[in-house]
Amino acid sequence: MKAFADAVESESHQPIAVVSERTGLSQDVLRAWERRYGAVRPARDASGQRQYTDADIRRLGLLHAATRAGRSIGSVAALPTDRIASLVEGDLAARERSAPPAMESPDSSETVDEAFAQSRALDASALDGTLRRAVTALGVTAFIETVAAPLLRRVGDEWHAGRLAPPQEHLVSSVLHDIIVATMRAFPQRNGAPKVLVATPAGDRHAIGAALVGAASALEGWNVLYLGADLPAADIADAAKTAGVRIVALSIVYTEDRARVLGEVRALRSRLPANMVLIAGGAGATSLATELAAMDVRVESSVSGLVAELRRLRRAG
Amino acid sequence: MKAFADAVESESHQPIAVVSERTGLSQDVLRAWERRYGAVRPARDASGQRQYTDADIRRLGLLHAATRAGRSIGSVAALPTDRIASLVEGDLAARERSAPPAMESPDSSETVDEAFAQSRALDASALDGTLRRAVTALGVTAFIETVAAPLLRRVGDEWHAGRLAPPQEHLVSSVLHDIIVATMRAFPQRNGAPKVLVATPAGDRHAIGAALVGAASALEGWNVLYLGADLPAADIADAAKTAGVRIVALSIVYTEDRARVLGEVRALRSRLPANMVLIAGGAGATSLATELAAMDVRVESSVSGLVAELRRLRRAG
DNA sequence: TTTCCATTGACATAGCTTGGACAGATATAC
DNA sequence: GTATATCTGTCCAAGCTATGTCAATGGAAA
Repeated sequence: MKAFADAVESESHQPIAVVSERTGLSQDVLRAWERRYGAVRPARDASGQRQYTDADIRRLGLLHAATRAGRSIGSVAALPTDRIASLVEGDLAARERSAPPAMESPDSSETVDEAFAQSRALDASALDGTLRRAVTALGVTAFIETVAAPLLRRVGDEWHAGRLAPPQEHLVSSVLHDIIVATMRAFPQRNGAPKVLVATPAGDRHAIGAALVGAASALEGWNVLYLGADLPAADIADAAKTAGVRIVALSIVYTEDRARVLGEVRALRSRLPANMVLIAGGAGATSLATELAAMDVRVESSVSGLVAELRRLRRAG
Repeated sequence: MKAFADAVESESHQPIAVVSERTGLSQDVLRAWERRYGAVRPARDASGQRQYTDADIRRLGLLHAATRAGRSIGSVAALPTDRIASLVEGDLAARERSAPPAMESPDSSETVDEAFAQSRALDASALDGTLRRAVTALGVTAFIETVAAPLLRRVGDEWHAGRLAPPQEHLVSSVLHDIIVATMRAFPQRNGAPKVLVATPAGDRHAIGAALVGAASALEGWNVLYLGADLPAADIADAAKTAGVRIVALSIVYTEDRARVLGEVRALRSRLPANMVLIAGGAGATSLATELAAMDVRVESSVSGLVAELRRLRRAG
């Protein structure tokens, strides 16, 4: 059964738009590489459109990586795929060797250590000070990636391992949440900017994901209507319509009760105008990806993916 | 109750309006897909109206997701539903793989362009918003290096070239100064941290350099006593002694009247305790480097050099 | 009547393909 | 060093198909 599925899958052909999306190469480049260097030879369908195989896509991805590493396409396009793979591997290894220092600003890991110690000691005001200083010093993006996310992960790990009590976990969430929300609100609202509503559906009380999304959106230049966690679909829909937002972004972390979450999202979707975009993100959204996609909800697994989607939507007008 | 609802739900046949609502596909598209590709074959009621099952709806939703991902409806409409589901799943997963390195912070050069245009138009509040957003997004360090410095340089150049009037130049300095000072003050003071006094000597009204130094010091973990520009030596000395600072940092930009500046610094040095460190930075300080060094004043040409010196002093205890 | 829906045919445009051209970067020759 | 040639990503025009949308007409039910 599995073998059969694989065989079918390996014969599946992807249109050029999908290949472009997956490889990050423009359609022009895909055609130019084929025409000039015969980089790949996709089959054609009845009307002459290219049908790329998964092997083609992999090969193109490798070629892309090789060119990013500084090689000219002309010099690698004709090589067999496994040769390209080993070249790319070598390039990556070389970069590892030359780049490793510098990158991690020593401040971040120290900050995480410090914040963690303060959480353990339940020293709320010190924790607050540490994190506020970090967000001002690093900026939102770097703060989220190098401080907030690692800290949350660490707290989560320690909590699961039973080395951290609920009060500590709760303190971190709450302080972090307040800081991120404050940061988000510090962004001046722009008059012309489109609006996005950010919330967490009823049944999910993890507000931090929503706050992160809100901050990232504000960073992208959107006017953010942040409603927090655990909100019934009807309320979200009303708020969205009243405020006239263009997008509703949901953060879904909690999925123990999948049916309930799906029900809430479906209810929300049906109450929103069809042209209003609904995006879901977070660990929970990922595990429900197919179901959500089938009800016209866009799914983004990471904050950065969501930001990219926002940028796309904004550009699309 | 729940079971009953489910039973009704699963046997229920939805009219086209509901399906359109749930899938986000227009009624025209629903009919066209059925007519042209046989995407679904809904049963009909007595009067010929379509009766979609939940399976139909799910299938249509998946088809919609597939087309959003760049596939043509013609190429997927005939596939069995689970094949479509796996295609969609693959598309979602692929997007994820290509996204992670994203979350680029907004391009700094764009921000500089925008800020420059707003300065030219003397739009103070817009300029303020742009810069505040940038400082929150990038963090102090990156803001200074990639936005504040380039903007000041550009304004200076244009001003020298006669393409910018004094009001514009003044607006930029003033807005930038206020933002940097506000950022500096936003740093929570630490109890144990050593203090540094930051000011500009009498005769030099360029406060921005001092503000930058103050912000950089706060970032380094110092408690900053920021006094601003154009301060007589006696006042600085009094403040330094009253507050018990360990270091006095001067920003010197203006050097047309070299003798006066040197006199001020000499007066300050003589009023300060010998063990209190006096550091001077800025373009003016560099051009007076020899004289300043001769009177036991340390000279740092750049903000980063000054930061390094602060770190050294702090470590030295 | 009004509203929702079905059918049919037509239409506009979005997306793909081919072939060609162009400009900036890079390499090579002088 | 300069000048010339090549490489390579991007863009354009024209033709074609696939596809979303619209208009007109008519039936059935509230």
